[in-house]
Amino acid sequence: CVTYNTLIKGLCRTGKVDEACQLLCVMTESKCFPDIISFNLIIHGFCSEGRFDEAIMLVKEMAWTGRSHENGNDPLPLGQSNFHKLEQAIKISAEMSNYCCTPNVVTYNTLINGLCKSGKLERAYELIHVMEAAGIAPNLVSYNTLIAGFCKSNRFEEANILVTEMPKRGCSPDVVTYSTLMNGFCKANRLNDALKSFGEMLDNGCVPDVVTYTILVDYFSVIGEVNKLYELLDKMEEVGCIPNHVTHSVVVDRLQKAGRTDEAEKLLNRMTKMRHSS
RNA sequence: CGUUUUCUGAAGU
Repeated sequence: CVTYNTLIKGLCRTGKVDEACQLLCVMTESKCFPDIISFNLIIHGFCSEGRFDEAIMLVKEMAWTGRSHENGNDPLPLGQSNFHKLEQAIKISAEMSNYCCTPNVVTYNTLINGLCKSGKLERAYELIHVMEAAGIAPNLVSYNTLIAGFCKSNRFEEANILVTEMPKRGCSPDVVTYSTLMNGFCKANRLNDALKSFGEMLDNGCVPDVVTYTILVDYFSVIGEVNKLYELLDKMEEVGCIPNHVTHSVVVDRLQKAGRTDEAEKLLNRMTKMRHSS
């Protein structure tokens, strides 16, 4: 089954979701039944091709099949989607693998992420309520995904509302949450707000990581504050945070665009020293 | 350049 799922992942990643769907049927035929991971991969595939209606339809069918199996209801009537074969695969795997193909939190998070990435924030947000109604509690990833979506659209008010609401739902903001906000603010040229988020991150006991620092490195590279860059690198060294290939790439790209390749070179030397002394 | 079967944050693409 792992082998099949690896194949499905490969097909989805290369834009061959339809072939991946066929593989589900092959699986059922060979008595190796698709599991929740198989379906989540397919949903991810649909989303990355922008085929949200099909992704959502698939989730609905999964949910329905799971429920109908528990309650003895009739299956969803056929003929209202292109999924006849898929439906068969779903039903069989629902019967054979202990309902493990009913949508789980990852399923919904995958959908939310797909919708956010294409700017359909309202639909993504609705899914929070949909999943709750289905008895599945949104988790940290659900909230972080939505917050990233709102930040990308410069809708910081709504992002902040989520940040204050999520603890009430049992999800404390983590380093990803705060880094997401910081990135949004930095890209919108709002350094003060970014630093405020940074402070909140520390206050709440989160430890900044290489992504967090790279976001700041990016900002100061764009505005060409080389002194600040050295300060940041000092700080990173102090806390044992090693710049990675993205940090390097950011510095080179930004300073090169500003025509300061000499500075970029010096900074790169500084960063490679950090890698070697660790 | 992908050792890890599915979801979230940084550059490029």
